Amino acid sequence: MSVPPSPSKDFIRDIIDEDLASGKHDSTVTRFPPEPNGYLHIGHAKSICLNFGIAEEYGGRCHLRFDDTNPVKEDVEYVDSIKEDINWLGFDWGDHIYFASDYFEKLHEWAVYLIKEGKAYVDDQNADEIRKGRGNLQEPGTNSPFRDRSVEENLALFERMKNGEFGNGEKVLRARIDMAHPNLNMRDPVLYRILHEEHHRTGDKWCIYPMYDFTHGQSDALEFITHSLCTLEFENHRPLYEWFIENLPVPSTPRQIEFSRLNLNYTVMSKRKLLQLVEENHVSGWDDPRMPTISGIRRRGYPAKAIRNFCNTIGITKFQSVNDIALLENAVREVLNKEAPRYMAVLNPIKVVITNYPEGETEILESVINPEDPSLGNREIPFGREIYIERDDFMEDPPKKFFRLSPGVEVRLRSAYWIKCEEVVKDDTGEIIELHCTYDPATKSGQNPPDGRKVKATIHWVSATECAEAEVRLYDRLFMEEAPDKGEGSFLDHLNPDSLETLPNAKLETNLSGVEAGDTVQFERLGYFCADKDSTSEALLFNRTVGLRDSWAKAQKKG
RNA sequence: AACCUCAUGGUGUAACGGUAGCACAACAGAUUUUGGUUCUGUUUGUCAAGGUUCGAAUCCUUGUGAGGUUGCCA
Repeated sequence: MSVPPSPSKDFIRDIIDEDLASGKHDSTVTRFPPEPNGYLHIGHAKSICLNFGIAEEYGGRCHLRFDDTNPVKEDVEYVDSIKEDINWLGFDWGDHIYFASDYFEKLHEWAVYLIKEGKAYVDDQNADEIRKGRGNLQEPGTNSPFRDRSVEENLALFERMKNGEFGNGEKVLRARIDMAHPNLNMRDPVLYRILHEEHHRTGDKWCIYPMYDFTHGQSDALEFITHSLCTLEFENHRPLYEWFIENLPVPSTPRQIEFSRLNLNYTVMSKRKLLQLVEENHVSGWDDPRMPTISGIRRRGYPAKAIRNFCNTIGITKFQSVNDIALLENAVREVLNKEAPRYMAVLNPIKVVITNYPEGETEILESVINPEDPSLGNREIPFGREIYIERDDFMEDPPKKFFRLSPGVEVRLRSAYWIKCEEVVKDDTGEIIELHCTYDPATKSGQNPPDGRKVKATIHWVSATECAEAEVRLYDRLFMEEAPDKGEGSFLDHLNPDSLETLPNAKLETNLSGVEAGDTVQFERLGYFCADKDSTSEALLFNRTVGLRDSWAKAQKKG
């Protein structure tokens, strides 16, 4: 068992420690600031675990704040799913849920303040002209011809913008900073743009909306956020973030700190690409179990605890790393091994007739629910003359290292008896349709035979007369390339055609019919499986969460 | 030859001028009614070159490589 996955110190927590020690702050307030324009994914989970995790560790608090400054893209539908996902991950914002749109009034007031200070002006240039005036990475920008309007004129114009007297894009409010600044974000950034658009919370109250840069830091300050943690792409925005904090009468001075976003191999994370997967039907939806979305992961059966453990193991740095998906899967197995009750299921059944077992007779055998937690006790499994075993567990002509059933060979049936294969029954095409075996009554439930015989393997089975039918979906990684969005061509070129395999004919231990949607269990020797939300008692449906470690499969691959 | 940032085994992450450690992966073995779990062991690393220092992954200089930035997106 690896170290307890409590988060280790990182450079951000070091900064917080210093700020607390120096008396700069006496408590810690963080925030998670999603834009309600899409579904959360595992990358957001990293940020959520960081921000809410710090709040828990330091006895501070973490605000949930929706960064809803662009009504064209945003919708309440996303607000709800984001809240659900955060809750599912196990975090609670208490009363501290906020919306940037709640600050529109204050933000407008501060825009007027900047105008009065001579630090903002209304620009009549269109988007194209502004772009040209900004210069580029090598050359400085040039001042807008409207840069030196009087305070009165700016005030009047901005008021008219707010009153809806202009069309979209006709005018913007810009900060008056420095058109030659080496950081492009400081070259008179746009503060407000005109958008005659209904906002999901403020309705038609506003037709001018503040930009991200003019909103985020001030929202932080209004909420007395101490440490505003964001990803690396905002690094270049920090001087502007600080400029607003310095030049506006804000009630507190938050500090922006950037860290590297989560990257996972064999997957894509950008909202745009995830949307494309959904819209072009490469997956069944946002919550397709192959998607790296929180809802997809949940449907796949990954426990929230495993996600949190994973996030605590990967660390927080400024280095743009790519994490191995194996680490995530390890976290999932670690939790599920401890928590998932065990059952038997046969995915590709082949019938076995135990010829020396009395016809018409059945008996009840016991098996442990979870060997990791014996206090859970046992379950009862019916056994009889006809059973199903896994097709993969029989080979007519086995290689040397194959320990399972083959002609003349004896194996143990888990929690039942030893059986020996006596006869292989085939149809006209040569397909094996049935195995005839004999069993040894002296080997019941783990007993060893008195003559000292040994058996090399234990295989799983299900009673053929008393079992449940189910469809089982086997998921594999969605992409075959480690970095699907690198290199030429579309990331879609690297889609794994075998990422979903459907097995319609699985046979389950009857105890499984009581499992509820969302429950994750272990199918012994196969892996962890989660009852899908569409599963009903009439039509059971299971998703494979993750397979067990399989050293046999690994050995085979090596040849 | 713009500005900002980053660089430690295969992957990720520690070490805050003083023995380069941990997790995952890989490999080998032990245990095991799951080829699971658990346990033990092994392999592999400070981007390069200079400098400061008794001592450098750590500080300084230069170079190399990678990423971000030219939305009225966030």
